[in-house]
Amino acid sequence: MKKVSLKDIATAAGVSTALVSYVLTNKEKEARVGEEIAKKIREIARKLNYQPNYIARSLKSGRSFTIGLIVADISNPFFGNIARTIEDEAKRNNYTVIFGSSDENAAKSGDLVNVLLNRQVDGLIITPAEGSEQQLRQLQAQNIPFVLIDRFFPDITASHITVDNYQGAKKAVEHLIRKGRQRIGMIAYKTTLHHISERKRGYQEALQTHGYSAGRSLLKTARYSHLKEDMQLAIDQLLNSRHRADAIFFATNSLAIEGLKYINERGIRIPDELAIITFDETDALDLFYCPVTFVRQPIPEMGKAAVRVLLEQINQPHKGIEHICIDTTLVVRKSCGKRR
Amino acid sequence: MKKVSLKDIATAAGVSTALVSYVLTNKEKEARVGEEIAKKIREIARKLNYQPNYIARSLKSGRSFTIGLIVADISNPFFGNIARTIEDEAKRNNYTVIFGSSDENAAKSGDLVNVLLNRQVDGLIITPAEGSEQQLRQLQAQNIPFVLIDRFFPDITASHITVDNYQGAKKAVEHLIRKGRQRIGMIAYKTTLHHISERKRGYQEALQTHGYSAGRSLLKTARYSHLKEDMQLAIDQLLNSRHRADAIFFATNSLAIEGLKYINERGIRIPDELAIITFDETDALDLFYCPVTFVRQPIPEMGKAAVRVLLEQINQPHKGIEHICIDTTLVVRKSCGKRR
DNA sequence: AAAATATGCTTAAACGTTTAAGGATGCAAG
DNA sequence: CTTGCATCCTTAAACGTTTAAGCATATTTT
Repeated sequence: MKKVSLKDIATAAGVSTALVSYVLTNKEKEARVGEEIAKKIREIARKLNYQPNYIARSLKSGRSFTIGLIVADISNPFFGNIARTIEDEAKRNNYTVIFGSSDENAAKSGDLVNVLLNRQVDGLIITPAEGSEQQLRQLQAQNIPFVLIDRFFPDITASHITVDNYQGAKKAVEHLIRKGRQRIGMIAYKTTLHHISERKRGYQEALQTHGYSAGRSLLKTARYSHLKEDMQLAIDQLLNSRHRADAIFFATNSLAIEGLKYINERGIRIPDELAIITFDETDALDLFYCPVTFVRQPIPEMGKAAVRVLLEQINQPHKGIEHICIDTTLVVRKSCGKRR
Repeated sequence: MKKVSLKDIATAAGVSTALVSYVLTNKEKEARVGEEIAKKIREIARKLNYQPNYIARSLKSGRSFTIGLIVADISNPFFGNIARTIEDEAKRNNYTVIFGSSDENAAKSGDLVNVLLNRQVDGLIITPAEGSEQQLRQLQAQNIPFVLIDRFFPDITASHITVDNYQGAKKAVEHLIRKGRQRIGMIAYKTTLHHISERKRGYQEALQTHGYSAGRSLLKTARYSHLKEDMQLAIDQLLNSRHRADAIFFATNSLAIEGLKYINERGIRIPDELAIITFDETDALDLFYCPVTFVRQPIPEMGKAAVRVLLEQINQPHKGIEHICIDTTLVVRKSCGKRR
C-alpha cells in the first residue's frame, strides 16, 4: 500500500504532475488551469486520498514548517504548559513542533540546537541555559530565526518573551511587607540567568524602598544540580539564625516545592511561623494545607506570543527583533497569613 | 551564508558527490574508496562544517528518523515525564520526536495522527483516546508502525506497553484493607479505556476476595471534561451517605489532585476521617500535609520500552507485536493511617 | 598474452515536490 | 492570411541526498 503521489493522480487524470501540483496548491489562477480539469484533479485526489509529502515539499521549498522547541525540562509542568500552548498555536499555523530538554545545561542545549537544525527546523523557541550565549550568537551569524522565552541575555540582541520579573518579585515582597512580615528571606537558583537576577533585584529593591535594612542578607541560592542539599542548607540558615526569617519568597515553583517539602519535614507551620510566597503556580501549591500565594505568569499568552514573533521572523526576515514583556498577577491565597 | 552541501565538498575536493556521500556515510569499504581521498574529503567536510540535510536524506530513503508522540496532555506531569523519557531515548537512537496533545478526544487524536503522518514520521507512540479504535485499525491497514502506551484496546492486536493495572489496583485496595478500612470507595474516570477498567476490576476483586460486600457500590466516576463538578458530586455521595466511606482510592493523579482539593475545601482530615490512596505520583501528593500513599508506575521503563518496541517494529517489520506489562510498586506514605 | 579480477572513481537516476519557461491551440485583430 | 495574444497544458530543472551501474586502469590469474 504505497503512498499516493502527484504522479499517481497525474496518471489517473491523464495530465502532467505540474498541473496537479498547481491545482492542489490552489495556484490554478496564476497557472491558468482549466476549470473542468481542475475539478477532475481535485476529485481524483480526494478519491485516492492524496496526502502531500511534506518532506519533498520541504526539500524543494527549503522550509520544513517545523519549529524546534528547547525547554529546560518538559516534565516540569511550567515547561509542559509552555510546550502545550506552543504546540497548539503552532498547529493553528500549520506548523509542527520538535522538542528537547536541556536540563539547564549549555552543552546539552547546544547538542539539541544542532539536532534540530539538522532536521531543518524553520526556527527555534528556546529557554536558554546559563552560558549558552555563544550558541545564540552562532544562530544569529547563521541567520536562523529564534525567539527566547522565559529568559534572555541583555547583551544579546534577540527577540524574547518574558514576564516582568522585576515587578513580579517586587509585588510579591511588598505583599509580604503589607502583611507585616519583618525578616523576609528569598531563595533563588544560583545562576546569572536574567529572569532570576531580575527577581532578586525586585526583592532587594522592594526591601530597600520600604526601609528594610539590606544589611545581613537573607537572599540564599541553591544549585539546580544539587537542589535538595542546597535547599535544606538555605532554609536551615534562614531559620536557625538569631534573626530568624518570618517569610520566604521562592523564585520558582521547583524551588518552592523542594523548599516546602523540607519545611514540612521540619514541621514548620505556615503561615504562623513562616509566610510563603513563590513565582509560578502548580497543583502542589493549591493542595498544600495552606494554599500558597504566588505570582502568576500568563503562560498561554507567553506561548502564543512566542509563536507569533517567531513566525513573523521566519516570514519577514527584516522585520527586526521584538521584546515582549508581560505583566504578572499576584494571586493571594493563605500562605502569607493575615495582617498582624 | 548558504548551507554546505555534498556538492560543495565535492567541488572543493575535485571529486563527484557520490564519492563524498560514500565517505561521509562510512560506506568507504563497500564502495572501495581510496584512503587518501577519503581522508581529504573528511578533512574538507570538517573544515566547511558540513551538516547533512536530513530532509533530502529522508526523501531518498523514505525514512524520516522521526517519531510521532501523541499524549492526552503534555502539560500533565505524568505525560510530561513520559514525553521526557521517550525523547531522551529517541535521541540516543538518533531519532527526534514530534508531539501533540489529544485532550482524550478521538477526533483531535485523529487530526494529530494525520498531521504526524504527513510529516512522514516513521512510527507513532500513542496514548489512545476513547473511541479511537477505528484510527488504529486504519494505521494497521496502512502498515504504519505504532505502539500504544498507558492503555490499549483488547480487541486490537497491536504492540503496547502498560503497567499491570489490575494488580496495582488490587495492591492499593488490599493495603487499605490491611489498614482496617471498612468502606472503601473508588473514584475513576467515566471511560471504557482499558487501563481504567482494569483498575476498577482490581478494586472490585480485591473487595470480593476479602469478603467485602459488593452490594451498594462505592465506585464513582467523573467525566474528564467535567472533572470538577463530577468530582464534588462523587465525593459528596461517598461521604454523605449513611454508610460513609472511610477510604478513597483514586484511579489517577489528576483525579487525586482534584479530589484532594475538594476534600481540603470540605475540611476533611486525612487519614483520621478518610484514608487516601492513588495511582501515580506527583509533587502535589508529596507536599500534601499528609503525604499520599500511591501506586508507582515506572515511567522511565515504560518510555524506554515504548521506544525500543517501536524501533524494532520499524526496523524489522515482520517481527510481530509485543505486549509489555510492567509491575507497579506500592509506595507507602501516611495517607492511609496506622492499623486500627 | 589473453582473460579475469580488483581498484578507484564517475554517471545518472531516483525520491516527490515546485515552478519558470516554453509549446500548442484557438481566436480576434490587423 | 498573417500576426498577436489568450488560454491551457507540458517539459524539465531543481532541492540534497543515495546507490546501482558503468568505466577506466592496474593487477593477478591461467
